[in-house]
Amino acid sequence: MDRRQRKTREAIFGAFTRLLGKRPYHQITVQDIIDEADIGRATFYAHFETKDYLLKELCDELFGHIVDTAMGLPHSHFHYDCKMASDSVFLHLLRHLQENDLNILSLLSSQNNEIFLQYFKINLKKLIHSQFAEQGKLKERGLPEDYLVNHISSSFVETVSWWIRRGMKESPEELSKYFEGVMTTVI
Amino acid sequence: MDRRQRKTREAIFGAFTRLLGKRPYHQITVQDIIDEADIGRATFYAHFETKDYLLKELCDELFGHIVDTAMGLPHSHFHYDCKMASDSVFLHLLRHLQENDLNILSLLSSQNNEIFLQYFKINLKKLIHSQFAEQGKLKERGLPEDYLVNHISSSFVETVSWWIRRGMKESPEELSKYFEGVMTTVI
DNA sequence: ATGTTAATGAACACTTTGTACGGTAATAGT
DNA sequence: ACTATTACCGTACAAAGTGTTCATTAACAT
Repeated sequence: MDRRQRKTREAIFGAFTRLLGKRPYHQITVQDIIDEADIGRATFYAHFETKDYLLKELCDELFGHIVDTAMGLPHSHFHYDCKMASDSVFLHLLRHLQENDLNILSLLSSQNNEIFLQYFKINLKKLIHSQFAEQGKLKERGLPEDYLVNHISSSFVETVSWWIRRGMKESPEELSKYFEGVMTTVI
Repeated sequence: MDRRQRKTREAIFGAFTRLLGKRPYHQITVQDIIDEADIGRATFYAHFETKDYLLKELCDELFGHIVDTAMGLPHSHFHYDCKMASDSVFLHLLRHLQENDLNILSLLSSQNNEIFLQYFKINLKKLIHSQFAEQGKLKERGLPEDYLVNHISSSFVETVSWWIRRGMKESPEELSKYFEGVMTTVI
């Protein structure tokens, strides 16, 4: 890929991310991004059709990555003593967020968290499905499988959102316990 | 209140609601609303400062009402045989949605559901808090109270969202069972 | 060295926004 | 019924943003 293209693309992503930290998405104009990235008007439109596509591509990069790192993990199992056999996917994700993905964390803590939590959830569903669906566990209660996958995914995302909203006081381990606390009957 | 004011206010709400059914919120312009409501430009701004305030006032009316009808209900109790003592608040809300609030349902099924689910959740939290907080139940597991209130509220809203997304095939009673199925350890 | 591709900057018509104004008609209070 | 008030209308306005075009310049790959 052409170095020039790569550079402007990164300039746009950078400018966009910086602006997202300052004010809500819907009141960021293409003009703002152009000014902040210091590029020509036509250049922006050569890279992204609209502001929304820019957002989508940014999220695909960010969340695609974090979910991929968890995709290969051994599946979590629920034991009758209420402990996970090994560190759960969830704990893994939380640790990864806190240690590696400060970029994502800042977006999730911004005024635009709702947007990014949505993207997070979408990617999480795939992960949850691959982790739990094949185990018979999910069907035991006579509940539709995709209802449960949806419930687990959104509950986790909500947990992370709650955690960030309150200032991330808890350690990943503590927070993971909270989540298990409300999930044990399901998983 | 002046009849003229009331009429234009309703005209604006009506136009806005109709437009929300057609396309996403963020690509509805004030101009669109003015045209659809067939009112003067200045008139709109005499009533609402911005499009966002219009949205807020609409949601306050809609969700304030539905939550109020549930506010006075007797509190739900969880029994050891996994049944609610009486019809739960949740079942009540679902019935009310299906029977009386078709207006809300159409907004929740629109492309803009995320926005309205947010407002729904905010109002629901107050309700959940008043229903369950005073019972000692919520603190038993060593989990923060507002974490649980948040978890219950968002899970219910997610349940409704899932229900609508899939075409509302289940009856309020069935759906309520689903919800109880993932909630029983918490409530 | 050369042909290709990207970025530039300026210009374009167009839409939206929020505010202002005098004129007109419905309304509420007495 | 009369009057003062208030809301709406229509039009106009400057300001800002949008998406596209085009000729020019510079960086790139081979």
